[in-house]
Order: sequence, then structure tokens, then C-alpha cells
Amino acid sequence: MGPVMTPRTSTYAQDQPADLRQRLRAAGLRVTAPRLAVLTWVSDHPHVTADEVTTAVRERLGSVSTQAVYDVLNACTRAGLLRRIEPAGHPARFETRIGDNHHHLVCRACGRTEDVDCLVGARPCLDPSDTSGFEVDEAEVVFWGWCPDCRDAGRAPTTRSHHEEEGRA
Amino acid sequence: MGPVMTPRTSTYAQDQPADLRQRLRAAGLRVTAPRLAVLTWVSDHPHVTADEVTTAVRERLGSVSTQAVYDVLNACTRAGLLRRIEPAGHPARFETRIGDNHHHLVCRACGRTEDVDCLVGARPCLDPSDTSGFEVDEAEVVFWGWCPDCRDAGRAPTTRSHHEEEGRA
DNA sequence: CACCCTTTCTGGAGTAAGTCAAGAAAACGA
DNA sequence: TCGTTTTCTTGACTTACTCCAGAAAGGGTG
Repeated sequence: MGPVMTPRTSTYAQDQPADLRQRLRAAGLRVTAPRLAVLTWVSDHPHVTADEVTTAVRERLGSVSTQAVYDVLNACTRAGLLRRIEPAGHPARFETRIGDNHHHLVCRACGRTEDVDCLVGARPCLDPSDTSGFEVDEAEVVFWGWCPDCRDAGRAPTTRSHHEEEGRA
Repeated sequence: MGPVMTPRTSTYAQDQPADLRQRLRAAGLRVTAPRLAVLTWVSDHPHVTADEVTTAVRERLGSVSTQAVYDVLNACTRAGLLRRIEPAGHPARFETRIGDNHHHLVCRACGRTEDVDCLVGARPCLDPSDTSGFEVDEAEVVFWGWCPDCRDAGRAPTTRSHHEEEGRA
């Protein structure tokens, strides 16, 4: 079954096709096999890349064009069914956990991404002090670091010689 | 002088070549014309893209390879003389303001990037509640929105129909 | 100042992650 | 069952870089 990754039971893991159909229709999107397959997979495997989704969907449906996968991911993201995360230097990842504004923990080496439910210190006020006239509609927080695997594999700097900024705001 | 952009007096705008030479040497980097030109330009024009830097440096030096500009930007970033910002969906931007961990305001439409000195509410504690075993060394905050120009040009959604998440953590 | 060893720059090919476009094939309301 | 509209397929193209080999400087040494 291809590159099966630890199938975490996500918030939406109980999505059955019937459920998904409704959500697609509600979003004004037609129900198609590629869409059901993509949404189901992303739902069960948060933070997958387009490439991983493509592989998985092909396993299930036999053959789906790369473009179709991108179209599905884009349409669903636009419709609010998916959320796209684009960590600097890594391909985009997708998740079905939307509607709350949680944040992410990203491994600098392998790109592994995990959710961070909220920040300690109870909802710090994430408003910029000066918006320079911008109309701000989202505050995105990414915590950069090294996942256990990459650190153990020596892909993380041992001496903290990297960018020494004490790293916190 | 090419695409001259509002030359803001940055924190490091007073960098004179002599000064830059020292900083390069201190970082263990050789002093070369491309490096002086790149650093000077970025210093005076925070948040420029590699492409903009290339254009500007060519204006000044006559001819510099694309690769040289990338090499300089990468070497200086690695050495801690520059900071790279990579807003999702936009090419990387560079700045000389390092050593403090300020954040950024990015326009979804044109990628225009501005500094946010700090968050109101005095240094919210930006530590994830659960690091999943990750060794975190940086918390990055990006405020997404629409710059005045793009909003006026109608490139921003008028109804807040976009991703309605109330946008704050 | 001349030399030599590195580091850096040049020029050109190559790559990853997508996007664009035209036509074929499906969805689904009537 | 039809007709319209959306979606999928195929395949070229793009953007923002990186990789490579060789030429051209830095700059410490004698």
C-alpha cells in the first residue's frame, strides 16, 4: 500500500464517503472519485505533501493525473475544506483540520510537520503593533526545529552554532 | 538606476564598505565586489528578492552571474549577515536586520513585506505547548493580509469570504 | 611583491514543485 | 436523456532555485 505513514486518527478520520459528499456539495464542488480519495487520504494523514497524496490516490484509484491532484487540492483549499501549509524550503502540506487556528512545528531537516494546539500562556494577543496600512486577516506561527529522528541521525547541529538569535519573540 | 524602491534608512544603512569588509572577514568570508554590492543593496532595501538584488547589483558592477548572487545570499545567510524570509507562495526575501527576532507582515497579493517590531501585549510567550519531541529553536510569526496598494487595486477580497477563521491564535 | 592554495565567480545544464492550456470525459439539474 | 458546466487528462511550460566544472580572484605566506 505504498508509503503508508502512521495513520493517525484525525479529528475528521470518521469522515465516510457519504459525509464527504455532503461537504463537497456544500462547498459547491462536484463529487468525484479523485476528490473523495484525496480528501479521505488527507483526512487520515495530516500534513501530507501533494506528491504523497498523488501516490496514495493512485494506489486506490488506479490512475489519476498529477494535475487532477493539484486541482483537487487547490479547489478544496479555496473552498475551505483543506488548509495548506507551506513551510519555507519544503513542499506544501495539507490538512483537513480547519476552522481552528492551530499552529505548526516543522523539522528543518525532513519537513515533518506536527500540530501545535495552542500556545502556552493562554492566547497571546497576536496582533502586530503596527500594520503599515495592511489589512491583516491571519497570524501564522511556525516553530522551527529538529524532529527526534533527524536529531538522532545527526542532521541537527550539535553545537547551537546555527542562527543564534535565542529564537523567541 | 533600475527598479529603485523607496530607499528606507535601515538600521544598517550607515554600513560603509569599510564596515562591511570587517563584517565579512569576521564571518570568515572573503571580501569581493559582488558581496559588497549585495550587502549594501540589501542593507538599503530590506525585503528584496534575489531577482531584485541581481538587477541592482548588475547596475552597479556591470555583470554578475545569477549564481554568484545566490551564492552570496546563501553564504551571508549561513554566516548570519543576512536573514532570509520565505513567505509561502512568494520568492525568498532578504534583510540585514538580524540579531533581534522581529516578525513580518506579508501581502498575499504582491508579497510586499514589512517588519513588525514586536507584538503588542509585551512578548507573548511563544513556546509551543507540546513539542512532540522536537528540539525547537525558532518561533516564526507571519501576519498575512493585503497591502494598501493591492487592496485599492481590488486584489483583496471585499467580502471577508476567504478563509474565515477569525485569523488569530 | 610573487606565489600558491583556497574560496568565489562564470556559464550552462538540471531540478522540484507547481501552473497553464486545450480538449475529452464525467457530474448533475432539468 | 440531454445539455451545460465542471473536472480530468495530457503535455508543455514556468519560476526559483541548485549543481557542476573550470576560470578567476582573495589573501596569508615567504
